[in-house]
Amino acid sequence: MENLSEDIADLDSEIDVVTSRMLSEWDWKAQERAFGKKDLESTSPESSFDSMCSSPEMSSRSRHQSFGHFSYVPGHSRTPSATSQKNKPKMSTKRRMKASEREKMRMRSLAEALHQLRDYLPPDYSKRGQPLTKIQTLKYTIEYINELSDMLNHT
DNA sequence: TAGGCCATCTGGTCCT
DNA sequence: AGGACCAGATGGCCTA
Repeated sequence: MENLSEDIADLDSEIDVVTSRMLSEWDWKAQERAFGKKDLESTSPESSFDSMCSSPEMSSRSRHQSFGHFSYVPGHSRTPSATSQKNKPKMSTKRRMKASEREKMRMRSLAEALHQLRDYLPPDYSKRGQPLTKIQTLKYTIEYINELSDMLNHT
């Protein structure tokens, strides 16, 4: 029981380390471990060709509906009025692709951090032996930390 | 087959 | 100007 506070401190610092590491650097080796070669290929800088295949010009245009001369990206309900959009110059294709790559990396590091966080939860949390979803991971983590805090407070 | 989860793309907004 | 973050949409995969 006395180890509890150490455990919490450990967990805390580990989470810190993990998140800061994931956010500050992009370790391709780790990526290979986490996502496998196929994904890696698709994320290496040169392979931004993959993202090209899945990028605005190549795939997204085919994946998302394309209506004639303009590309309709459904669901941009937040898009302001047509007038205000007219005033705003569109991002260049090159810049858009770069932004997409960054966003992809960002979301992957987030997913990786969640995977690692999942490892700190006791196995009881994953019922039926299925891996926890992202949301479950976050919710159970909160639950777990609360439990640990309660235990600490009652010692 | 429907529904859940996930990865990805994208435009908007805020910040440096 | 460009990067980071956010939220909506879409399509693929998987499971009940």
